[in-house]
Amino acid sequence: MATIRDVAKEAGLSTGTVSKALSTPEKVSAKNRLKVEAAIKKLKYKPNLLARRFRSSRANTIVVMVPDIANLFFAKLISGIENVAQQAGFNVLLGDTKDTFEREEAFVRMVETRLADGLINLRPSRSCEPLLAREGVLSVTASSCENTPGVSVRIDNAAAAEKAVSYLVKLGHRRIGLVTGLKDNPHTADRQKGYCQALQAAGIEFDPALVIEGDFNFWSGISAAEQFSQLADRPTAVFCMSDEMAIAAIKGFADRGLKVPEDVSVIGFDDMEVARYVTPTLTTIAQPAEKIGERAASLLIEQINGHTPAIREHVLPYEFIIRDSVGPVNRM
Amino acid sequence: MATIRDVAKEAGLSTGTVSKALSTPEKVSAKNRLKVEAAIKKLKYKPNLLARRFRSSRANTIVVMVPDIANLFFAKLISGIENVAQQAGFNVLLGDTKDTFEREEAFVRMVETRLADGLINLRPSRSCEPLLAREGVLSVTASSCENTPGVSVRIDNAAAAEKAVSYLVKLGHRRIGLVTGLKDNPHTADRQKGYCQALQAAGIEFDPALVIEGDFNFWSGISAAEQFSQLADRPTAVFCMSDEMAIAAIKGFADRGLKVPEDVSVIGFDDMEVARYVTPTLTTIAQPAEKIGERAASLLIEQINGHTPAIREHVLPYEFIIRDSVGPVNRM
DNA sequence: CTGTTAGCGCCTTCAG
DNA sequence: CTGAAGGCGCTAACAG
Repeated sequence: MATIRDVAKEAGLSTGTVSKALSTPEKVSAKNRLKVEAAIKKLKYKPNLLARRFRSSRANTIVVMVPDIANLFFAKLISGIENVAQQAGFNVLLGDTKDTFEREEAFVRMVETRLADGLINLRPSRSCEPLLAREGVLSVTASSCENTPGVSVRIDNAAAAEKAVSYLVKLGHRRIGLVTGLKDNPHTADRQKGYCQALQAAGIEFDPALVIEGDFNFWSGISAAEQFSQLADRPTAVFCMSDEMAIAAIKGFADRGLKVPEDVSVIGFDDMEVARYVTPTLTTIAQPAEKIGERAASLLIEQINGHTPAIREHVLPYEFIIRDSVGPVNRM
Repeated sequence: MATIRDVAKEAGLSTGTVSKALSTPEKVSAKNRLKVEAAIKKLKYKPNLLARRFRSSRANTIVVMVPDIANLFFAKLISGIENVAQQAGFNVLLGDTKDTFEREEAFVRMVETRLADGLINLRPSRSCEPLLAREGVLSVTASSCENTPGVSVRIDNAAAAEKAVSYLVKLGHRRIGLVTGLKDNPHTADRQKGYCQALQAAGIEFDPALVIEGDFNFWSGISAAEQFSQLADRPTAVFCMSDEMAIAAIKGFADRGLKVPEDVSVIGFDDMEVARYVTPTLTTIAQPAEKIGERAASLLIEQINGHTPAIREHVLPYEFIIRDSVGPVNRM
């Protein structure tokens, strides 16, 4: 591997001049610039960026900590992060934590050991809060929830949920089921709050029998639909905290002979690609995943460059997308 | 930031001894080891891994070049890569190329500039072959196709397609439609070969009218179904080269009043999560995505460690998954 | 504009 | 087992 010294020797110049020719060519005479270029080509010189980083003590890298990379929502978010990072000359190091504390810590340590300049956390969780609070670790939490400490980017989960449920109310529904995410997931709390607010605004009493705890995934949606079907006074509409559960619920209802939206309406959350593919197409809430990623990356890079963001909590607009899985109430 | 020198001073030892205490503690006297540990704790010393990498001229990093990160198949593959990389002490740098040559080159350059030790390519394409062939760039192609140069990992696409089509033949189908991927995608060729082989084995003549070019994505599946529906002698079964197109085709047929599998059978390819969610559930071919990723990572790390893999072309087993979207032929 | 020099933090000789 | 010294490749500071 040719080094800058080899190039200098070949060009008959000093390493300092070659270095300058690379970083600020305009400050080197045209003649010498050409000599350097020729030498570089001849020796196939490639600067050792590992050395450069070491010297500048800047990794030019940000770590993205993601609970599960095989999740479309996170994938889009990451895509947004990449857009901005690339632009700013940063590499993106992907950290799939698989939900283990051990791995979360390993990634935080990468920042502490200077392998990365900062970190974007894609999962607000109690467990990693102390990690992110470690001094010298710059971080941004993306897709956060209310009261996330530090700099964060999110949508207003409560308002989004309220909007969805209000829409059901407007169509005449009064028995509205809720399928939540995992109880200890912070998004669950925010969205449930919105659900309750919508009911209250409509003067509908909260009925615990209509709330079923899920885990955001397919089977819990199926199971919720089964439970709802067996209820004497079953709901005419169901709000699910994820598209995956919503799609599963539609299937679950179908298995019990209930048609969506004729017999029961269903709303999801996330607007995953699939939401457009299923029959009926799914009414849902779209999070601007890519935009959230972009904003998070900007905020992190801003911090890396020594600026403290003026606003700590960034709330981006969500979108309520009406498709075919919701209809007016239509009870016997 | 405390350096190893600060620790040495604090402990009243030399940097060399501290260094040894970190890498090979057993070669340092117990007394001094304790001194070092105390100093580290007191100063909150964290080794500068940037410096370590520079010195060892090993980035301990592999780049994964992916055409589109918002694709479940790739996500799973990456997950497999991460498993192995993490284990071996390597970081995974994600490179979403967004299908541009410019970005592909940027990632290859990372290896040349020593920011990464090697590269895993998740998309076999003519365009990047010369890039990967650059000397000094170690690479593995994952999810490759026949005749991919260099070290590669894949399933036998032709055999998988043949298996799927033979299955349709066995159920009495003789007019079997094919929805391909993009013409210049190498997987398309392999899978079409399998389709033709199956027809030939059954003595069915190849009919170009039954082959429609798609692009692996949703809309091309819809459009293919429409075209098939209008055929005077429409196919009784359709093999699609991706699940997404297959699911779309089912929807497209439904829109034309054709039921799956009663009126027409449909098979997909990939076994994406969705395949289990749609109605009817989708018969398809599963690629061992995670395993492919793991194998690719192992092969790359093997090369980084200076060993040349004995086998260059690794073909992993696929799985044919029978669900509800295929039935026996049932023609008027 | 160019050359010289020093040093980033670490590890690995090589003596002692 | 420990200490001293050198150098990885690069850039920045300073002198010419």
